[in-house]
Amino acid sequence: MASRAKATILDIARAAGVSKSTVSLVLQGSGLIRPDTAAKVRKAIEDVGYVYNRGAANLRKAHSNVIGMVINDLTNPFFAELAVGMERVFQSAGIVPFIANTAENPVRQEEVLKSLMEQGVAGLIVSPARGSTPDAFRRLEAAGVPVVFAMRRLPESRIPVIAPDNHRGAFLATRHLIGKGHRRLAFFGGSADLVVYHERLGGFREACETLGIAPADVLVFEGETSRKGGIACLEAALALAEPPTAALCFNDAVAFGAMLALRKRGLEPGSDFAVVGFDDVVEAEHYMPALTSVAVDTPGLGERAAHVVLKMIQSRTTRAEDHIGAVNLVVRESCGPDRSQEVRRAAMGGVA
Amino acid sequence: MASRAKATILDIARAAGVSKSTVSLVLQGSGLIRPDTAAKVRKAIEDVGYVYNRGAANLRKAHSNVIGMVINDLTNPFFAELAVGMERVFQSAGIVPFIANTAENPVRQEEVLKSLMEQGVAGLIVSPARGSTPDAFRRLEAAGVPVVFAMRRLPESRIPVIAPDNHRGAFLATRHLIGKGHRRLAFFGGSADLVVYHERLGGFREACETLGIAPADVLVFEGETSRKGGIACLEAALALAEPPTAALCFNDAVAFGAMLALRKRGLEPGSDFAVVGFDDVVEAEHYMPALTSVAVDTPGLGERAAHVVLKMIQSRTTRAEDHIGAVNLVVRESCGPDRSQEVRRAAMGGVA
DNA sequence: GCCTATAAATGGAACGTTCCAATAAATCAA
DNA sequence: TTGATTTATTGGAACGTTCCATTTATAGGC
Repeated sequence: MASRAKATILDIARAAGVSKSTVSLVLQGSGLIRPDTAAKVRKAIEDVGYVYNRGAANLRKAHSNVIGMVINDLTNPFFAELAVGMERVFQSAGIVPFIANTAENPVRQEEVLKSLMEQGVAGLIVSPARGSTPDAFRRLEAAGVPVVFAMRRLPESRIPVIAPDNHRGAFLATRHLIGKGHRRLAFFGGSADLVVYHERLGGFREACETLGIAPADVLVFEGETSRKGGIACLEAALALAEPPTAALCFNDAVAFGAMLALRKRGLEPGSDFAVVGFDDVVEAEHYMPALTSVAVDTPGLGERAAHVVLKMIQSRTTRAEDHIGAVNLVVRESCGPDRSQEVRRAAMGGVA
Repeated sequence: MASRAKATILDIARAAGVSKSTVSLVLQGSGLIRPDTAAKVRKAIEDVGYVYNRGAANLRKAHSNVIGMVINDLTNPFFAELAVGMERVFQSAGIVPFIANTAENPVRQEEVLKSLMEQGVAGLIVSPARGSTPDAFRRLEAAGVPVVFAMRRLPESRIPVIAPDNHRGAFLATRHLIGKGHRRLAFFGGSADLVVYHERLGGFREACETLGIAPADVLVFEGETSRKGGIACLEAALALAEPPTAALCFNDAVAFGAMLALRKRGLEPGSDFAVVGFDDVVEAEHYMPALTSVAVDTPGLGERAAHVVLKMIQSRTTRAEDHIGAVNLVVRESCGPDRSQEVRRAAMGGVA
């Protein structure tokens, strides 16, 4: 109800006693119109309850100010943190980004991208769904829409990437475990269809190799990148005749799963089996025991991605430099028998 | 680069040797055109790399198929779960919803709503930011845009609400605590500017009253609805000369905070102090100890909200019935000294 | 006062679709 | 064959903006 025919620019022109062009100018904040005329127009807008039709405007302008964020898994707090970082910069640029979730499903991703294109997005930040191919983004490139990948990259794609230094992060974490005296190490979770997996696994392997772990003592367990996957990996590892004593996990969710499974078997994460996570989500420091993890500054990467896409839009290009973010290992309580070296962050700090 | 002038319906008409009207019909899947003509057109679309301009279409149609989900805090897994439920039904309806985050900020919410309206949304699901007034939604109503509130309601607004039975949930939880022998009870977190707060607190109070707790023994601590808030509430409570022995928390985040603070003081949640949460997010069962919480079927409520808004759009109305979802208490390990009655859900079940 | 320069406001065409009314083509009845 | 009916296709006028080229008002200089 009350759905009277929507007011247009013409209605408010009539109400204010000016021409539609004048109204349009006012709407765009042009300095060309006299302040009192502008005021008159603005009042009419208010009175009539006019709402701007961006679709009509874009028809003429061919440059919308819509930016889309395509996220592969919104329920993973890690990606929610990423989204929050991006929003921060978009908000201060006065633009409202639209978030869409692909739920790690390439088919859904295709739908989402199509819909966003039809909507005429000016630019896109995408954390691609697992198993998506460069093909899915061909269309975007053809249309000249600026796209940046966040956190994940695709094999052989020319789209710029904003991601942490996965290789180095994994290397640091592994070196730490070895430094604690562990000699038989596992890598938990992830699967080969993710480029990130190879990067992290690569860092793990390099550390093992250069620091003198025998090839037979480096164990790799693929699995889901979730708590569930972590549980499964741990079970598999402990079923071995000669189980590992420490694990680097693909991400924090996997690490949480592994710790859970340890507890269920009556083992204490940290002293009985060392666990290191990756990403350092806010829960990591609140877990029991607090999780040692590779911090990647997720919101910071989100901000960076937002800046890059903004700049790409502005300079009408579809290319940009990759950005590899610095990482650092945050040592807490979940690894190594040596409990004297605990590092604690203030318990109040983690509520974003 | 490659940003050649975008192909329009006319270009593909030319390429296929038909009229633009025919192309339009094909695009809409009209059965009026001969199958071989349609095929010809579709091929041209593919060849040219045409992308549909929904803005232009909406100009004519005045009925977009865009639905917006306005969420007050995306980093709270609870709301992410809600969003996931909604997405499920939208996906099967073939529509891509756009999510926008207000970060619990009424000003940002205003921007978001404005932007969504300008985009010509067909309908909206909103979990309003704390402290937002019905005024913020007046404009939507005037424009005849169907809106439903999810999880939260506004005082004196005629917009339909999909929410759990907060009063009953709080009542059940409180009764459980009293049944465990607790005689001095606290309510932790939340603040009076949230209708939900009054509902939950109301249930708590009613249970205390009808089950014979002396008014002097019911303690209320307002606070942030986050882990941080829970920590603060617990500190305040234990600072009392005669502290409570159990607390019902506004939500699970507050409960996690409270448990954290207990641990930090060397107290064991469950045996030394009983804690009950609200919402039953997936982490609740994975916490140490597993959190007793009021389950509200968040994704289910999301689905329901999506269905309602879809029906409203279809029947061109802006009114609908409220829906109050059933709740039930999931008893785990975080409350009462009686540890023999643990209820455990399968550890594998929680990964959405 | 007149001419010029500047400032402010305006009409009209275009943007890419949809949809109605109209035409063209195919089918059928006689 | 012709006319009537059905089936496919099409031109043209909208939809609500923007922006260019104009027009009109205002001010300055002499």
